[in-house]
Amino acid sequence: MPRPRTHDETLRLKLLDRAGELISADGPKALSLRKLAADSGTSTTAVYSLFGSKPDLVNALYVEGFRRFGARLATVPLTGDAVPDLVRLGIAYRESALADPHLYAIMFSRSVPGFEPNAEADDVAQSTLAPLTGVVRAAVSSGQFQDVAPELITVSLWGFVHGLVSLELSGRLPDNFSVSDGYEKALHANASGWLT
Amino acid sequence: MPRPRTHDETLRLKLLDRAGELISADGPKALSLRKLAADSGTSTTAVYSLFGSKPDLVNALYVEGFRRFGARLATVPLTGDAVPDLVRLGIAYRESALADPHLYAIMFSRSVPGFEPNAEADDVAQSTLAPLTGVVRAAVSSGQFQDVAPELITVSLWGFVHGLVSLELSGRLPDNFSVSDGYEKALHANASGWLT
DNA sequence: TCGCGTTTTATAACGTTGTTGCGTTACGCT
DNA sequence: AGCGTAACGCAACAACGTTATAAAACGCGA
Repeated sequence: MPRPRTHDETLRLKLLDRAGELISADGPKALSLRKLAADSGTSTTAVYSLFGSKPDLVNALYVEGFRRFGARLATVPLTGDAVPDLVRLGIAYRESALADPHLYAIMFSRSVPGFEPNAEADDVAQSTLAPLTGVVRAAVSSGQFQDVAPELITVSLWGFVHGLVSLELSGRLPDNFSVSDGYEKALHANASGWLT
Repeated sequence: MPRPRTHDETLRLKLLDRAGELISADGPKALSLRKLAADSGTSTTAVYSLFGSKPDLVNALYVEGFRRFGARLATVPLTGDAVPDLVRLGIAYRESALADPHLYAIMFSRSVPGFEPNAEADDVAQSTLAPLTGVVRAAVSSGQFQDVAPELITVSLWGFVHGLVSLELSGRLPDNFSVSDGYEKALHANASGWLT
């Protein structure tokens, strides 16, 4: 007997898509529920019935960002030789971040006030790094890398690429400095530091 | 002949101080000009006559953050032995960030929407890293480090510590992982990767 | 076929934000 | 003493996220 619902899965995807576009076009500040609803031909109520709140909408974007990230990292071909494999993963990581910088900002930079990723979202984030952890674990147990906790190596390498990408995206690097020029060499030096 | 001004340097410092406290207490979201003015016993106009806008006020905090950062890094005693020196600088960097995480978020994490550091602010940011660039340059020219562009090494090391600290502060690291345990070892591995 | 009940949705109201114009305030000079 | 002038507090404005309210749109029983 009720009224037929238009706040369905289709609209949910449309809103997510449009939200991503708004953010990519004019930054996270430009994402307003009123604009989003008007652009999508609905009302602000849709966001609340489909997501719960604005932070919850952003959380969905966060998850989507990590999903794309993980998909890209998973396609990197691995040879079993740790250092070049890690270099390739690092390059793919940077490419992913540069492909959608505003999404990367949501993932790592708290660019939307009031948004904190929930537990489910954090799990997705962890699983994204599976290829990296795999390579490191194998390199430690095969003796290529020093016998330290693999988590330490993983986090160090992740921190390194994230830090560089983060500095690059925030424009905080020296003006004359080109990341692409030395990135591979730096990756190599970084991974080599863990060799036996 | 005019009315005597109360929006003076004293009030400017008071506002900066209070703004830092508000942010440190409840995060960047909690910084509202009305609260800030009320807490400081003045009106919102003060912020506009002293800073220009809210982003400009945050810019002043940004500069202040880098100033404290630079002061702390400058006190690190250097021995001339590159790797241990860089480890010490890295430890001081993390300590500075952990000492005032919300200020660090302003410096690197765009936590206040609409704020972009201006040119003068970026200069301050660059000069903060002077001790780091000094050590790296000396290590390259003395032959301790590989003969690559010192900027590359500097940015790599900076990216590494920034990345780790950033991940730690955003709570994105695995729950069981303790940064303090392996941080020094990771710093060492990272710097060693550039040895000849 | 006509209304009633139920669920869903759009609209409008609320409180708060950054910002700006306006009127008052408070002094020095004539 | 009173006027000119600069500075300041207050209030209005537009926009935001959120919530309460009322209209809308269907199936079902009469």
